[in-house]
Amino acid sequence: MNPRVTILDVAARAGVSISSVSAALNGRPGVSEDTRRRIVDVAEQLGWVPSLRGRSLSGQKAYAVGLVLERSSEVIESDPFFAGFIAGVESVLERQGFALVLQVASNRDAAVQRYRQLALDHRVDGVFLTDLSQHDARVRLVNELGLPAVAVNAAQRCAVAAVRQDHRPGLAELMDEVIALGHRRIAHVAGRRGLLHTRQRVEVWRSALQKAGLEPGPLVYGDFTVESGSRAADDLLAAAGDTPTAVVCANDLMAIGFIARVSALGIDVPLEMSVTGFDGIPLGAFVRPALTSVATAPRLLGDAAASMLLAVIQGETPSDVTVPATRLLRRDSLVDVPRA
Amino acid sequence: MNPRVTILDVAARAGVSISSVSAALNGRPGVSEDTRRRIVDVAEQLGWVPSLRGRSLSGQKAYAVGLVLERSSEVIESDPFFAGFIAGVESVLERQGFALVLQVASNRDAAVQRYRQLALDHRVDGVFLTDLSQHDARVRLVNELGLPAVAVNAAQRCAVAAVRQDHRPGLAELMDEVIALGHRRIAHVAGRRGLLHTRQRVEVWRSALQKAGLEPGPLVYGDFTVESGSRAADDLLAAAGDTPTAVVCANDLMAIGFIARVSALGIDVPLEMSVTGFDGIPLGAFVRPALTSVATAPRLLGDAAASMLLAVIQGETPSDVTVPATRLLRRDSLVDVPRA
DNA sequence: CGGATCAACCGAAACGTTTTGGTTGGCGCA
DNA sequence: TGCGCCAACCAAAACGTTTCGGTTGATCCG
Repeated sequence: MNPRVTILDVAARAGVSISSVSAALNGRPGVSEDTRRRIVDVAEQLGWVPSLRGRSLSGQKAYAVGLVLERSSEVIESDPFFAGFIAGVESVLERQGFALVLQVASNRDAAVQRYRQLALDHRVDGVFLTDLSQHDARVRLVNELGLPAVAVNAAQRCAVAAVRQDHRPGLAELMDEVIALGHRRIAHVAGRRGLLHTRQRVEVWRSALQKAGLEPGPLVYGDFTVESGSRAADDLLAAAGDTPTAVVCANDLMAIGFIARVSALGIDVPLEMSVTGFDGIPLGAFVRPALTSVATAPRLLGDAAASMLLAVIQGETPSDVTVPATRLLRRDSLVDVPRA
Repeated sequence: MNPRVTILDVAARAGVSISSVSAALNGRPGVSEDTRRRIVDVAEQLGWVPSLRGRSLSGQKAYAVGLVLERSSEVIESDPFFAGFIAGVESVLERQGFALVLQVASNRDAAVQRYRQLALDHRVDGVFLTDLSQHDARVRLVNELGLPAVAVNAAQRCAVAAVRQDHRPGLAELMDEVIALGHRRIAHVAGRRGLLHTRQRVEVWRSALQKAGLEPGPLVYGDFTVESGSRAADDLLAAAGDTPTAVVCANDLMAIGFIARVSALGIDVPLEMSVTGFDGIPLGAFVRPALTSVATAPRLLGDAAASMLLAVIQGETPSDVTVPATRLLRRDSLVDVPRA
């Protein structure tokens, strides 16, 4: 690699000062149209690209944003959300010359620590916060540090800008369908306890039942993994009272785990028990029975989140955004109530 | 945020020059033990953290490495490899104060472009190259630029340092098992054409058959997606000749798609046809029939790749590494050959 | 005692931008 | 003509490190 061509080279070659070059290439005023064109030409000819490092040091910006994946690596492996989300984020960042710094943490404390480190190093100009729980330590952290942040899918308003996909209409629609099919004992396999996310879905489930004048069915908690779905099946069947005829799971993975377990115990899905998922993972169409679920669009969410974060970084205070709603995927795992 | 505490503050407070502070904190010689301790104390007391930006500009290093995911976002969503790989990479980088810059590209050309941009910006000190194909443009790119790189799971030696997980023994073991169960017509659903990865598996499949004195069965190509597995089923059944009794797929997703399709066509898996996968994704245990597969350990691979890349960045030229072999997962989708 | 050697330390340059606070010279206007 | 104004441009500082080349003063040796 030959020695880097710097702004000085461009300035010398164009016969102007470096300040003019800087102004010209950043579209700032103070350069005549003639000179600007000449400078741009020379820069192009010399193949000059502004040094990110010089620029960062001078401008106090990192030109990067951070995302900490807080998942056990096993959950990440099958989680359909992040890949799409990241793809969306990336497509926006790229256009602005920003990069995405990704970190992985296995638990909440570790994640907070990673965010702190990112901020401390000034490695990023802003961060995404996912899986917000109540009184989240990260919200305080970013506020203390004045670090631009965007909350992704936080269920309720919090002290940072937020972008969300409203899962409630989708789940409500699903619940209506389940009820319309004649089910009366409808259980819920919820996500990790304490996540706003989780609470919200529980509420939709409960209020749909209430609206229909039904008793709230059994409620068990999992943690979004396939295994926890299996465990939930055991918990549910062990619980006192009548076995539910329909089970609404908070995500597809748990639904798959649930179905595997009850099938192994000799219960036929969907003939004896309907089971639904949530997320609409591609695989859902290929398990048997094909999973009735609700499609989400993580990519759109990533798109919106990135645009918003860049806005926050530029000092704006955008209002919260809700991206287009989710869509019901009618497949085979939900049928009408079995005739007793 | 109060004005940043810099190396000058530390130097002033400790009554030394900034060069001594720098030397002291980086463990370079030229400072007495007494002074070093005093400097460290002061730094800690003042809460000084070296500025990544200053350091980057001065040291010509970015303290970051890059990874470009080259997948359609739909494939990424269900690909079990990257999450584990990234977790492994991250755990190593973190300890060294490095960060991972992640980008997403939907095709090969876009990916090359992203790598070029990363290098041009000097945004990273090195990159990972995954899914190497023959005469890969990226290999030339990194060599031209002198950009440190590590090839991940490249099937054959190439001009950059490589870390790999040898899938051959695992697949060979699986093939032996299939043959031992009495199958004689054994098909292969391969991955994307042209990937070294793909070729290698085809070869293992072919040579195992040859060793056993069997005709090579039908071979169809997919692209690692669930859908392509389904299509492969159609292709395979449409092909002339006897229907195979066992089908060895190059990954779990295609196996799942394959099973779904042939089941829909009324063929019972595994009673009428055995199907195997590769990767050992967690979900594999929860589909029906539970998928016989070969477990890989992407996390270990990430670990090794990151260590190696850091070594290359430091100017070493490490020799290639092969991480521990894969493990056969005996489950339900492979049984002995059906009695005709 | 005089010089060489060495550890400890320091000052200044270098990295490549952006930005601030000038300094020009041309022009309009009274 | 003299004044003020403005566009165009420039020099220098600032960002926060690392590193290079010196300068001390003490120690060692003949």
